[in-house]
Amino acid sequence: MEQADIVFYALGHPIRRAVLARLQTGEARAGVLAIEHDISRPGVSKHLAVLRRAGLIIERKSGRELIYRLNPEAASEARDWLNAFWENRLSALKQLAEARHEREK
Amino acid sequence: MEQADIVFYALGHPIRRAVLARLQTGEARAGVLAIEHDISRPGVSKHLAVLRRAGLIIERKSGRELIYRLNPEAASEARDWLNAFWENRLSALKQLAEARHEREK
DNA sequence: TTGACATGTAACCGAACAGTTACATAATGA
DNA sequence: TCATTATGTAACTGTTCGGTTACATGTCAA
Repeated sequence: MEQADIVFYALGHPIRRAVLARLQTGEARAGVLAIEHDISRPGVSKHLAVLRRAGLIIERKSGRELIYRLNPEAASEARDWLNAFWENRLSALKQLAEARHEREK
Repeated sequence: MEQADIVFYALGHPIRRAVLARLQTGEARAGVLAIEHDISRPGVSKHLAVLRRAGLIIERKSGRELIYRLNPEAASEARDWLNAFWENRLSALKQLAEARHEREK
């Protein structure tokens, strides 16, 4: 299982992306995230575990609370993949255009 | 169901991303894609349907063959989301750094 | 020390997924 | 016309997922 697989899988669920967007506005406790996204505490806990495994978030312990924030490297893997995909596609299109141009000479 | 949900869901499966990467090298028939990715024809057909619904690929009929290629707009939705995510996070980090700087004056 | 609180893990369940085989549809070419 | 080829759809199935409730762990505060 590649890292990109794990990251894209994590990004595949709307609630998990919503949690990531939420954490852009600042770190938050697990319980707060559960309320904000209308899901049970165990439910959000599982989503948070998925995001953590993907390296998208980091947890910090403060007393009996677990506070989550974005990983500084968050989503860079997926972003790199998509950007590479985008770039390669563009060059592929460019080659196609050139080939067509050559044909029509 | 938002479009971003559909796109990220489509990107969430390794075979579907492999098919996208494959299509960067040029368009291909469904049967060829099945062989190349070691999956049955109906199996690849379902993956292709998912990718098509997400707007990531386009099909073209040539006789009795269906030839698939990347959509010119492929993955732009997901790419935009990730880039926005990235940008927002950077500005959030910037604000954090500024606040810390302010505190330490 | 003890009760309350915050969270994660275990166990469970219905729904969705990803794969298969069998069948339907449509186009080729002999 | 008719057998063949390319593909999609239908029907089915084992597995995974996403959600819940119940329980365990660990920390605070009185």
